[in-house]
Amino acid sequence: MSGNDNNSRNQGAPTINDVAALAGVSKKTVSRYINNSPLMSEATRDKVSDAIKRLDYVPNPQARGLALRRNFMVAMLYDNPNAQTVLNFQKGVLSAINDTELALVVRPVDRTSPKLLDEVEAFLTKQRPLGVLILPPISERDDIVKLCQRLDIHYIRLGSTALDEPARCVASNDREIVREMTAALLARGHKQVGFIRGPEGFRSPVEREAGYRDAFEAAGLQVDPELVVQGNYRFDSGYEQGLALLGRDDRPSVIVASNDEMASGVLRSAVSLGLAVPNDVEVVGFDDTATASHVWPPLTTVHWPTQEMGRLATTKLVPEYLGDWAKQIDLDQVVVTSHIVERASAKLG
Amino acid sequence: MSGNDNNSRNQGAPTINDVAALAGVSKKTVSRYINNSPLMSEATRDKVSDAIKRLDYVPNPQARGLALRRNFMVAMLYDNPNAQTVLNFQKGVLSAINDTELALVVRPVDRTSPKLLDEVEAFLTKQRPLGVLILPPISERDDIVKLCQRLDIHYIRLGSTALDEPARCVASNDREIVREMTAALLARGHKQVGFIRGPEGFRSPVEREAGYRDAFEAAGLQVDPELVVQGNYRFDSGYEQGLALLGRDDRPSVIVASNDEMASGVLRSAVSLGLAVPNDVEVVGFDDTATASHVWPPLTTVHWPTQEMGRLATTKLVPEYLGDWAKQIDLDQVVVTSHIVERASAKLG
DNA sequence: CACATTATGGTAACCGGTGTCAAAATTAGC
DNA sequence: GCTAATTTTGACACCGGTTACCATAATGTG
Repeated sequence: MSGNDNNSRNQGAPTINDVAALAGVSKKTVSRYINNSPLMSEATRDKVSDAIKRLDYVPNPQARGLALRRNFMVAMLYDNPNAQTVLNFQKGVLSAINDTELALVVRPVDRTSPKLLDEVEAFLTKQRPLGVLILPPISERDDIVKLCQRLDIHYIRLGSTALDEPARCVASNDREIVREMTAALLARGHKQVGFIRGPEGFRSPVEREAGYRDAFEAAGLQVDPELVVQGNYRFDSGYEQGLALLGRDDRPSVIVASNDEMASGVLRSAVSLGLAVPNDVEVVGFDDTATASHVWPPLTTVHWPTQEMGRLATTKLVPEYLGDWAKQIDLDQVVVTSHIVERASAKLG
Repeated sequence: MSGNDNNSRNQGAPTINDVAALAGVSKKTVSRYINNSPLMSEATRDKVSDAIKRLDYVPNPQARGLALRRNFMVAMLYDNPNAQTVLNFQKGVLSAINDTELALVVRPVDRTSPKLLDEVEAFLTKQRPLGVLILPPISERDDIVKLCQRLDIHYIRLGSTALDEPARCVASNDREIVREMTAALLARGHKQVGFIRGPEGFRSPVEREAGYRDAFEAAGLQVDPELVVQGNYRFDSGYEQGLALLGRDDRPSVIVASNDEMASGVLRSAVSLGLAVPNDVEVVGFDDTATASHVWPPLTTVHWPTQEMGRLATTKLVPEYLGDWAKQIDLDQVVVTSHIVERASAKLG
């Protein structure tokens, strides 16, 4: 046939021209097949399909992207709060774009860098991804979101509460679930319930604290302001505040930490003070990262549904590129619900 | 000028044509500037540079990639052993490709999936990255490497020991450093040194165990086979084997675990048995992940230089795309050296 | 000052796909 | 059986860059 000798060099992957030549049709027809256009006859469809199989042809996403003025990548922007959490979000994202032509490009940033915004802009203008998933806590930064809007790049903000209009965000129900957990503790008769906040300047600590306060209000009780202390989500702050709270004469009978790392710090502080968990004091955390089950005693905590959030966020970001399953998803759903995991560090039931 | 009315639509980013028009030169000249070709006069260089600045022009990597038959992405292939570790490797990679036109695409895989090889092939043929960084432990799989070779895709294997020719791999000195640590323990007079292996079928556990045995041999001592037990790198196995080892009448005075997770498990088993660390028994780990400093007592461990490995691997993979610093790096260097971190769980000095 | 050489810039074709639109092939209508 | 309506297909220009090759301007030489 005339097709074969037309193949310039057979080094490199076969192109649409090779397929067209082998199938005896024009490249446009092959293109139609790739984009499964309905306007082709069964006969040609088969011819093309055959040629593609014979050549192991895979369309070049760069060329497609250029022609369609699109870049088949989804970007994930994050500041590194916790490796486990980031990877869980990532896992959710990947579960969604698996079996698609999309690639996941990761871009960690440093929240404290003064050039942060410039770096993000450079990244976005260079890569021009289909969209950006902005992970907490930087999802709260309006300057980054404004930047996306200015650059006309799709984005989804993930967070502990709705950070944007429903189509543009995914949230967990932190406030609600902390309220529930605290309520359970109060219901078990705890009078002194300590609380360790997360760092200032972010929403998730605010939400979690609000949940704690909600429970007190619902029970008609007063929060003792001395038992609410400030941490920064890191282990050390949990340790220090644990020492402070548990060193009091009227020490709390249970401490609610805003995340597992701080809860682990509290556990260690209990050891330092010679207190046994959960007998002398109970501890609960938040996140349900691997740490939660690896400390002693394993933490009663809230399972933060990061993976599900990553998946839903991706579905909202690029539904048209995903499999058929994506069509079943309600894109107006914002909240992914957490659940409580009871382990040895505190009794809730 | 004739340049301006030529701008079809100014929606979308400016293109090389816009720059050429504004600078009053041909697009070829702009292209020369971008690829900083030496054959242009200072005058034109300035004109072009000016126009680029005025338009905020950023070359389109897709178009460049298409013309150059290249895809400006680096892929990272990994099976998820430990989130912290993966993210550390990732961080090293990103530190290298920062400020370049390269993007990092991540692709986790499931070691146990029977379709693993097909999935990887689909990924590589679709994305056609510049190269792949293969993280441990799947870096040990020859079938994946063969696949890369067949597809003619550059790769670098990272691991606990050299897994390939020097230009194609980066390694840490696990054996050496475990030997060193074990030797230090023996030197302090420990007679019963327990060892918990990692899972079978991988190199890193073998290397680490070899280091343990090397130390005994160097000291002219016999390894007690009963004190060498099998774990699987996960917390639970550390706990179980810790119970077994520490439950013996002649229990070891120190336990060397092949990673921090298992070492944490051992710590917990000590708690269960009412033994104090480091007074009744000492424990050392390997990896120096966040866990190591968050358990009680914090672990004496080996800092596994994952970040440095990621950076070096990237430098070897795509030196020509990196900054000038990359030219100073010795691309034949294979080993990145670890170091010991002494914390409270065991004394070495 | 004419001519050979070098520096510089422009033109056209191409990378591997896409959209537009008109031509060819099929089907339908009478 | 022939024309009209409808499908199916292909030619061509284009996406935003690249290289190969050629044309021109600037410089050096006899």
